[in-house]
Amino acid sequence: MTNPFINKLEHGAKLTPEDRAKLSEIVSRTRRVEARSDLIHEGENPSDVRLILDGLACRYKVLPNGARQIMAYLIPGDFCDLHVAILGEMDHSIGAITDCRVVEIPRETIDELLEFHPRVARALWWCTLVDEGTLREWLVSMGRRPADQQMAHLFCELLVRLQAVGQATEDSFDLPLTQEELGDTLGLSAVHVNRVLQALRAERLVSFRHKTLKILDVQRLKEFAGFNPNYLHLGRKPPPAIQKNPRSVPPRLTGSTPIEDVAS
Amino acid sequence: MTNPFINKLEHGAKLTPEDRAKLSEIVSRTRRVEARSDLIHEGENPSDVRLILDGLACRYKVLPNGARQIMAYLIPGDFCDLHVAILGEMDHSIGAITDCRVVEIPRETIDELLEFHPRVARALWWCTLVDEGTLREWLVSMGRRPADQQMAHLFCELLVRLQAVGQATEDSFDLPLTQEELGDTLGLSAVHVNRVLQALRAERLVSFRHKTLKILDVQRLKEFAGFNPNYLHLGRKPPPAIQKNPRSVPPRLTGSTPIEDVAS
DNA sequence: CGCTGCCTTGACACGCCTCAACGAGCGTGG
DNA sequence: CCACGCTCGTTGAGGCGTGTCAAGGCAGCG
Repeated sequence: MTNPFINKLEHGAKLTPEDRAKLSEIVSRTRRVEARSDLIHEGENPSDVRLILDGLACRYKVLPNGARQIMAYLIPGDFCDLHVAILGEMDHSIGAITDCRVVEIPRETIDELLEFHPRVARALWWCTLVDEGTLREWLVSMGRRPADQQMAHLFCELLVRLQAVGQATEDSFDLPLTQEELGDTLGLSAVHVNRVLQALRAERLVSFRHKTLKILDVQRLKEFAGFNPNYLHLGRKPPPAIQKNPRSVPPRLTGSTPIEDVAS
Repeated sequence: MTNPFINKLEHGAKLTPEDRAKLSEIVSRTRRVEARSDLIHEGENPSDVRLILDGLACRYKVLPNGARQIMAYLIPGDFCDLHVAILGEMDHSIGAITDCRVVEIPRETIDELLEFHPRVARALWWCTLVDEGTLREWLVSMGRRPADQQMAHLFCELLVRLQAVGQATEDSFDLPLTQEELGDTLGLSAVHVNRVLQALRAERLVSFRHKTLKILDVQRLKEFAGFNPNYLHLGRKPPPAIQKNPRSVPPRLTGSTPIEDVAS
């Protein structure tokens, strides 16, 4: 059985059988983490690096005034804190949203990989570069996309990422977030999240009930969000879809007709 | 004479003399780039990796509707596109803001470094991790800090980063940006940037004339912005400054008394 | 059964945007 | 040398997107 982690690394570099052997040996030591607990806290300097095997977690920071900003979602195969192996101290916290199964990898193991398994080192680096690309796209979303498109963009991204690890169907996935958490992700208040969500429903773009997000028209949602998955560097993308005519601004949603959210 | 680049890498890992020799050999081939031209464009897959030796550049993306978001400023010692060595295609563009002097490093050289100079590889990785930390902090700023604090935070960050490469005095530095570019950085309109800037001036926190930013009270600006430089991972930071009492919200600026911006 | 956490709704305030006009500085060409 | 045009900064008026506060509904659960 293949492991989401090794699977993911294969994206980043060509691994040899011995690389793979080394990796599956590493992944054997797992631990459970409870929902709503912190995996790591800002300022810590843990001796192990952690990796999500199962569950959902997020990176976040809390400001002096109590405001929280979520900066990334971590899904199976994602590293929590590769940073600490290189940087030392954590500059943000990581919280488990659901119960998680994680692997703990001693720092020395990482050092060993860096020194003696250059292809694995390359793959690890690849992981952090993809994270960085995602962060850039989130920054674009926050800075220059209105709330509805920003939320749509997030949904598109999660769909693609979760599909890549077999955790989403063609058009739906579990999204165990509260509206408040969504707000802390998008830089919005929970109240406004609620209203934007209703607008997306009214447009029959998505339905979100019982922590399940169903995208009613994937193509249309992607167009609405201006979603281009290139930043996820998943490879084998469809033709670059160059659109010569500078597409006009997508119509804003107007929250006109309230729609009941019936999940089929 | 030491080079800003090698200087910076020394932060990230302990280098041997031969590492350093290899690096200074690499840095010998430089090129000039004109202000306002693109160093690299989204979608390209250049054969060289570029590194800023002198000047100011920025990462940015342009949305279909023409909006631009600047996602990072690149100062001497920063890599433009280490990405492409690992990821292949650029997922964003890089533009020169001033005239720049850059080094071009063939991809194969990077590959060679990764394979045979693990300490350098580590240092390179360190660079991208610091970039990532910066990106996270920008995301926090956009999502959860009001415009005035966000701008103050950017100024604090630039001060510290530029000081680290000897391009800033104790309290001022060149900032060759227009207000529109500042707006594209902060996710604001140029008009609003103008007003926020006036508010910061009225509070006697900064002065910004002739492309020179002078911080009138560094300590107060840092407090106002809630600036904690830990995410830059520059090391040798002052005592962690743990503030036990959950500091109350800093007063918002009210743009009351207009102030003439006299740079001394 | 009554809590409690989460979603929903309305009213109102405010931050920020857009549009529009004008002014200051500066390089260029007549 | 001056007139012109350009870019950039500044200001005002009005509107929209989003936040805050507050109240109520609904479902899950002990």
